[in-house]
Amino acid sequence: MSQSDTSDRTYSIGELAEEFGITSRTLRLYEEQGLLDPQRVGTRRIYTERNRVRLRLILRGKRLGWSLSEIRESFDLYDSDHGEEAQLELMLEKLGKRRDMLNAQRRDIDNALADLERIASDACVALQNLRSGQRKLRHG
Amino acid sequence: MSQSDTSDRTYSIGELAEEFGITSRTLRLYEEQGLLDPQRVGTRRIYTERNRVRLRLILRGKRLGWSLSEIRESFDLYDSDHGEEAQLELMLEKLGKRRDMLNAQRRDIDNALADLERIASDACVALQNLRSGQRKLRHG
DNA sequence: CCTTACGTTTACGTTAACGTCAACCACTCA
DNA sequence: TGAGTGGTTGACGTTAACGTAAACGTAAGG
Repeated sequence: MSQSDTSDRTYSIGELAEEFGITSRTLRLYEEQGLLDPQRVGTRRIYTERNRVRLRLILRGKRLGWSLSEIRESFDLYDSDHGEEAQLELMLEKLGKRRDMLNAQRRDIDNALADLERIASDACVALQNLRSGQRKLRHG
Repeated sequence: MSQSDTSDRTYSIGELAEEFGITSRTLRLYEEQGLLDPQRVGTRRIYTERNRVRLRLILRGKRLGWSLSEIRESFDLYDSDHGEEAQLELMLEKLGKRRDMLNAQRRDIDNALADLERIASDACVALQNLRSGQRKLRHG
C-alpha cells in the first residue's frame, strides 16, 4: 500500500476554486480558519487529493447551514487524539450529539417537504379548475 | 366556522420571545423584514396564533440554514396571488425548485449521517480493544 | 407619586464570511 | 525583455443578522 491507494494529483488554488465554484479568497480563509492545510512549494499552495476531499466536506457543511467553526469542530472530532479511553468516550458523546442534530434537521426537512407538497397539490387542483373553467367558457 | 376553528389567544412580544428562546429585537427585525405582521394596540405589538405559527416556520427555516430573505420568498410563494393561471404555474415551478433543494439537502444529511456512523463505529471498536487490552494487563 | 416592568423607535456596534484592492513575486512565451 | 498569467500577503470594505444602548411612553402596584 505504498501510495498507490491514493491519487497523487495535486491542484493549484485557482484550479480548486474554479472546480468548486468558489474564489481563492475563500480557500485562503478556510485555511486561515484551520479547515485546510495545503502543502507549500515556496509560498504557493499545493492541494492534494486529501485536501480536495476535505473541501468537499466543508462545502457540504456549508450547504447544511453550519458555520465555519462548527465545521472545524467536526473535523477536530475526527482528527482528535484517538488514543486514550477518555478521549474516545468524549468523541463518541459528541458524535452522538451531532447525530441527534442531523436527525432533527432531517425531521425539519421532511416537515418542510410535506408542507410544500401539500401546497403544490392545492395549487395543482386550482390550476385544473381554472383550466376546466376556461374550457367551459370556450365550449359554452 | 365563525372563529372557533382557531384559538384567539394573543401574545406580547416578550412572551413570544421567551417561548421561542429569541429576543424582542429579533421579532422586530423579522417584522421589519416582512416575515411577521402582528396587530397593534396603540403602538404595542399583539401576536396572534397565526403569527405564532409563522414564527415557528421562520425558525425552522433558520435551522435549515436559510437566510431571512429566502424565508420571506417561501412565504411570498404561498401568499401570492393564487388567482391567475400564469401565477399558479410560476408558483408550481418555484415549489419544484424548493423541493429539489430540500431533497438535495436531505441527501447531504444522509451522507453526513453515514460518515458519522462509520466514524462512531470505528471509535467503538477502538474503545473495545483498549478495554480488552486493559483486562489482559490486569489479569496477566 | 414614584418605582418597576414592559413596551416603543432610533441608531450605532459587532461578528461571520466573505469581496476587493494594492503591491509584490515568479514563470513563460512571443 | 516585457507583457501576461497566476500566485502571495496584508488591509480595508460589505452584508446579514442580530446585540446593545439611549430616550421615551404607559399601565400596575405599593
